[in-house]
Amino acid sequence: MTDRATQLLDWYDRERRDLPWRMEPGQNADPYKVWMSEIMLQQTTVASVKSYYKAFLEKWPTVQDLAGAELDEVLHLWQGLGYYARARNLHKCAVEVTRQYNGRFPEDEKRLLDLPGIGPYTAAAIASIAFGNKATPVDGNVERVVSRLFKVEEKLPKAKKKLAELAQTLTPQTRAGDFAQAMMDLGATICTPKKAACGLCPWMKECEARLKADPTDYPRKEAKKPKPTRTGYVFWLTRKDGAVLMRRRPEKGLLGGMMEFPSSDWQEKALSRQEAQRKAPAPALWSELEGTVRHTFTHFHLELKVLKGRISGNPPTTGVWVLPENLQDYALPTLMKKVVKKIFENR
DNA sequence: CAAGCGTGGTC
DNA sequence: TGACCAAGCTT
Repeated sequence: MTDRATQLLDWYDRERRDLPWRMEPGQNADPYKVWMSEIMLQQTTVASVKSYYKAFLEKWPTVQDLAGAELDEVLHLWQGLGYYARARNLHKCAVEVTRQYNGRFPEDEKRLLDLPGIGPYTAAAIASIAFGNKATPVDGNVERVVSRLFKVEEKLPKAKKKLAELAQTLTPQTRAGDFAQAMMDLGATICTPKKAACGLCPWMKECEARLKADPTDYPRKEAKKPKPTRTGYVFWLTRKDGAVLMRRRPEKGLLGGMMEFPSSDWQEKALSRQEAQRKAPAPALWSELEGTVRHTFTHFHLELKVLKGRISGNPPTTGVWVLPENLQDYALPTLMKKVVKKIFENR
């Protein structure tokens, strides 16, 4: 075992955080729980994940339970966590593990990689954390820690391969799972993007970036493209009994499979209200609510104006009529919750 | 392989 | 207050 790995594992044994999906030392990890937490933690903070993790484990304690659920139930419980393709793949993966592997996750990275929603990081995380195999999951934390430890000048994302190779050289033959979690804990609590707590770092004395530069200047990154702003109109259409019209978004793409209120296209070139109303789900006397619903996605900003109307004539054939008090029964993305909030503010 | 894909917290 | 960032995957 390298000196560095020993230093980090010693630190981890002292400072290890107690997380819901983390087993006590010496206990066997449950691959289902490791998998569930790793999927949820993709691009998502520990603080956000905790309550979702508990809710999912309580509702579906085993992978077979999850495989038996309806996709809509899964999307519903996932609402607000974002990146909804994860929820769709989570369900698909549970079905595959149940059918192809008799409910037991495969142990090796290669077969884990074949499962939906499991990429190089997650395959290595499950292999090491759940099964104790020597594997090196490389996430944003590991990239940051390694880029500082070795003061890597090459910029991300180009540097990914080099950083992964350096991380592998650090991984010890035994306790690879603990080592992986230690690396991520270090990145999450000490070797943070801004204001790193170097004084508390087990690698303080050998960190090249600390010795020769400012660690927070690493990893180097390519400049990001600016986010455009798209705009559109969203329609809050009610009928006599107060029910509002909703529809399900297509399976693929943005907010796939989630429920929404009908809207015009969202585009960078602003639509006039006149043009937008032609895209309404039904003819109605529309009144525009004051203000704007703002939301930022990964690659664009969105500003929606809300048009409120009451059905006159024949109702649209597509869509679902939902009483506002029953909105909680449906999988609403945060954007659509903001629309609901705007409506209730204006009543 | 670059782009698409959410959301909430932080500074 | 707006940009940055978080235990990435898919196409």
